[in-house]
Amino acid sequence: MPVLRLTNTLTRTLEDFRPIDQKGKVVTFYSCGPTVYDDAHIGNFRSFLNADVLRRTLELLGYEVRHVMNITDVGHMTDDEDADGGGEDKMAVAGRRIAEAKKSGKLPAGSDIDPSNPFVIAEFYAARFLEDARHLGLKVAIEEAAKPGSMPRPTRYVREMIALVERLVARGHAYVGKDGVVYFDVKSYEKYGALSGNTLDQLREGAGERISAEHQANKKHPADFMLWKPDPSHLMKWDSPWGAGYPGWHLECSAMAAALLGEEIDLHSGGEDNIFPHHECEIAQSCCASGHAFFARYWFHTRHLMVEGMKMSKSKGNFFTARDLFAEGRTPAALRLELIRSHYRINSNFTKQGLADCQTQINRWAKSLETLEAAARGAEADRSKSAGPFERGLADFTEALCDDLNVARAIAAVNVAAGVAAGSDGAGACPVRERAALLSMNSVLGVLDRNVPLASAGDADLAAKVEALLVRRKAAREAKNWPESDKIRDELNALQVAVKDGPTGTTWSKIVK
RNA sequence: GGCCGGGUACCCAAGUGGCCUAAGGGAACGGAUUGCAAAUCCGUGAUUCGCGGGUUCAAAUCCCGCCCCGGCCUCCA
Repeated sequence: MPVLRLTNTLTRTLEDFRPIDQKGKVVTFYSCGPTVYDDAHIGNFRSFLNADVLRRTLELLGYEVRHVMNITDVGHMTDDEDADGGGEDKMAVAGRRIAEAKKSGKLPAGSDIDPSNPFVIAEFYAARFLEDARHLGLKVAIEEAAKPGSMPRPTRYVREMIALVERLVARGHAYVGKDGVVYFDVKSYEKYGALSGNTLDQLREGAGERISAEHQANKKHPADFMLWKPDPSHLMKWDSPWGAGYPGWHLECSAMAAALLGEEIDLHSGGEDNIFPHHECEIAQSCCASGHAFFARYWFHTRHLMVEGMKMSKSKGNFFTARDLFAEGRTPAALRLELIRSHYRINSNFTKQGLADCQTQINRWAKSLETLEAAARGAEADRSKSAGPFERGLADFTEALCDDLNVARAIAAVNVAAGVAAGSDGAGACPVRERAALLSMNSVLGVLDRNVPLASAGDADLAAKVEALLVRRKAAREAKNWPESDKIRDELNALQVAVKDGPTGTTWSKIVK
């Protein structure tokens, strides 16, 4: 089995991946998932899908991956001026947005949700997230249907979080500030800053300027972060030894990872913005509570996604959710490939053009698979034949992924194999083995099984209209009435429908711009 | 200001000292196919790697300087 080499944020070096498991079989993997106060956008999904590619690569290599991804249903704060726990709760903001949508009739049919109940809002967006994630082939979300524990909600782990805070207080790593808030004492953990490269001195002078002076006065050190905030007026609150309130936002991952995977895990992933403070704080909490030297052995961070060469933002009009693109008729496969095809440690540039490129590519692979399926039907694997293009390509494919998840090179291996297979050199290989090799490649890329646009409202109407026009066009063509046939084709094009005349008849598809 | 990642053809994107006169895909162009198209298939495509120096027998790859883009420095994937 080839060894996977990964860049570990913790050491900033390329390392051989070796799991903690003595037998070298089981891998424990925790991924930071979405906060469900709105629909996830494609930047969120790049991070989640890269984690998925890592998980699938581990599985290709024969590991058994225990993967957990949280769905954060605690709102936390929105106010930049008071990021230590003040400001308005994001769930409250989402509630207002939903109330607006309700009033203006923009809420999807059949959804009748109470905008004043944060738990209901969170479940509403969580369900939408799971739907998008499953379309995109996020394995942990697909698995969640049978194993609900794999995508835990922090609101169901408040007891564990409180226990963690109690342990930190007991061990002298946390204290109650003058304001009654429980803070983590960063000076009590000498390795604080190891992940992000920050030092406590630099943080003291930090240019973030988001923390008010009076707030700082309650803490021993400016970098001390909140573990529990008593606040009986808060939208989401729970009883605790420090009064009714809510947990600090770093706490949930430490508590749930320990509860579901163990106090020391192999892998932890997230977007690059999570490195500091989120993951830095998780490490401090987890290690101080457990006494272990490590929380996660390897830290995997995906860089941010740009859109059409710019930072994605709502005001620039280049902000997309997965649902936006599905509604345009884009296939989940194309979106998935566009989001995973460039290296996870560089900013990738999402473009509509790129999405179309990916679609073309996937269609060619689908054709290869179709050809192999036809040839393999009813056949047995023939060991006497030498390896065909896909079997040979699988070695390159795997090696590319082992090289710090070089997906671009892995994709090239599929293309090269598909090209050889289509030519005369591909003849003579065993189709059963070839098909198996291509499916192994797809077990990581995850595109061939989701290469169809999602059905949308109005599809049935359109289909009926198109079929009627095609019947007329067929008659015109049989009569060699080319002007009439072309006129009907123009009408179809006007309906955003492309016509394909093949040897076995005419097919059509929606045009995606 | 501190720390970190990046700039390769029209676009996306591999390559980190000789196998690079730079992988793979898309667009474009030429051909096959087609009533004409679309789709598909075949072919063509950077003597050059942000800019300027340097090291070396040899540099896209190493060193120095500069320009540009992006991230973090208590919302964020």
